[in-house]
Amino acid sequence: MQETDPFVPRVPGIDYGVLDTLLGYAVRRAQIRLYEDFVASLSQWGITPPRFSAMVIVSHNPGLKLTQLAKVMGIARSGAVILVDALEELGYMQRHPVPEDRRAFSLALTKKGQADLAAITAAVQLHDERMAQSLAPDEQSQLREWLMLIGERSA
Amino acid sequence: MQETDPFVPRVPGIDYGVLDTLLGYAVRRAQIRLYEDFVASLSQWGITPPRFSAMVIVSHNPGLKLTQLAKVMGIARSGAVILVDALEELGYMQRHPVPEDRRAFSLALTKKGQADLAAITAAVQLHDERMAQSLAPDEQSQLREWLMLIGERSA
DNA sequence: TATTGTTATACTCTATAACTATA
DNA sequence: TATAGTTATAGAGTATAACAATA
Repeated sequence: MQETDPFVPRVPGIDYGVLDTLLGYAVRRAQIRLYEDFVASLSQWGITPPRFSAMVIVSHNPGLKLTQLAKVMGIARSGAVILVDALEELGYMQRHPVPEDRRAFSLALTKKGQADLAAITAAVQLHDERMAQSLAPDEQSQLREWLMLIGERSA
Repeated sequence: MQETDPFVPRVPGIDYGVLDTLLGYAVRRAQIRLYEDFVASLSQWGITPPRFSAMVIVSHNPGLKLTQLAKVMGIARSGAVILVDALEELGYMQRHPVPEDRRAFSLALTKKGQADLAAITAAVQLHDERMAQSLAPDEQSQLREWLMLIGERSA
């Protein structure tokens, strides 16, 4: 028997109380679905959302160093080490010495990383469009815009 | 030195590439901010989002059993055990024997759990409103509605 | 046989703190 | 002193699998 069935967002007969009125709960539920579908859609490449973000950011910002990647992604340096380790093991990313600073490494995608990122990005876009397809295109933009506002709010 | 500064959603000079066009990335960023602020706002009670959800669901659905809670929350039974253990340790929840089924326990909030849930809910609502306050009330409802649609999409 | 709760174990993602080598 | 990367360790939160008690 499969222990964990797909998430049922509303179980009949259950009263969700205040949860139904909270923005945070709606975002959390959407995120669970999006994460599930992302991982399933990308399983053949071993790519998770943070790994995808790291690949895209490194590919668009050549020479980025590990500490900068951590800052951009909002994670600790130790987390960035683990993330880069995983992407190196997958053959997608490499550390290169920086001549001007022998403590530092600049990050870059490998050839394989560059090639696969194209296919991976296409798969991510397909997944993302599939998840958003119950909304009209202008609604999708509005939704993204509002979410950015929330995400950028300072505390 | 504090290792992890608050998340900076857009670091100047960084190209985020395709990430800026993805609904999934916008949801993820909003979720990070919401989670950070939730935990900070609720720290005095030791309450995290899943713990809050469990308390609300149990309080509105008296007699709920552990397996049902797991189903409603979309987690494995083993996860529900850990969640209920934590809420029992905090003095908020209790397992009660079910006479008709000696394998099962029905879950209920303690007196302290019921009392604190009122204050906790008020704090959660304050937090939620603070996070949403850059949007007009009708925009907030529209946002919640669209997110529910995403969250309820089957794969 | 099937289900309920539990335990054992492991994986991902995150954190803090201390270390090393450089700057 | 301060910074870049690393390692060690820990804690949520999740999973799967196997178990005992009960249905």
